[in-house]
Amino acid sequence: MDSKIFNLKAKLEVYKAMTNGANFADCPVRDVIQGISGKWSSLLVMALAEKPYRFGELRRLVPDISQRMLTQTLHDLQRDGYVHREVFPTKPPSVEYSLTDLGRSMFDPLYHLVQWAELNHDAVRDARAAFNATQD
Amino acid sequence: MDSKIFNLKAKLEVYKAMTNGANFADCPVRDVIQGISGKWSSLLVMALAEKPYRFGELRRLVPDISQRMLTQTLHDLQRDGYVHREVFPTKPPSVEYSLTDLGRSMFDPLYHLVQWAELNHDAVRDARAAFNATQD
DNA sequence: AGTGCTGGTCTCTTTTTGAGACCACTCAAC
DNA sequence: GTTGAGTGGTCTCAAAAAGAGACCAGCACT
Repeated sequence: MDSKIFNLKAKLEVYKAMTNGANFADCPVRDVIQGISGKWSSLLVMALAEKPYRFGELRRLVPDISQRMLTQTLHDLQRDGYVHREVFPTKPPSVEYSLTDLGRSMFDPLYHLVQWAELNHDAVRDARAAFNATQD
Repeated sequence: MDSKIFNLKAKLEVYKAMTNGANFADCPVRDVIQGISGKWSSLLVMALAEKPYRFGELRRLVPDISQRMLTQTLHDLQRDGYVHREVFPTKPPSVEYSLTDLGRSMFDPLYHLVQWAELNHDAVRDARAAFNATQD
């Protein structure tokens, strides 16, 4: 099967799903995308894809997240079924966060996007520099 | 080549790129990801992937975006090199927005994520319902 | 002269985020 | 026994971002 034709067909399907027939409102895809497009969500999913982490470990791993946002983002990821939260009754109780099957299945496309970002951050940096130059 | 092994290898590469050697700070990948993970960015890129649109068309296409955020998001997308802005000197001057090559190349991984969202929004909805049930 | 369409900007309010203090608990060192 | 650090958070307040809506110049049509 020709990949280009496949892509065009698939694009149309997804586009229809997004537009929900002529408008973008009330679209479940938007709902899901917005849930994972938060400032810290993708970062935490990427981290937890490597291995489960405890709360404090994540805080040290992502030093510029506030404790408040770490709590809240993990809570949201748990609510949407991406992350599993397990409390271990150790002497100081420890809490471990890990990806669920759903979270792992999302890691795959997310990883493609991250890979793209890795390949293209130079182009983006150049575009920004060029754009800023025109603004002077 | 075994796809699983390839994925694991690639994961490690990207993980190293993201962690920048043991910490997530000062990471260009984060910079790029955050630029496209805004509330409206992915939506506009998806729309413009179909065909170029004018400002007013985008506003009608995405009815719940404020004019202010539409202006600003398009401006940011243009600054980062994803979107081209062209002014046509018609009687009321019209402005057309279209994807650049960089924007089109980003559409591909973004599209995978949207496709995943389309396939899994039921699971997310169920997870939310189940989670909310435990909170009662 | 009034109305509408173009692509915006400006101001104000509400929401989201960030910074940092605080908390109860436990363990280990002093 | 008392201090200090580590556990996973919550609470409060300030700053930043986003949403709502008025406003604007220019032109066309009526």
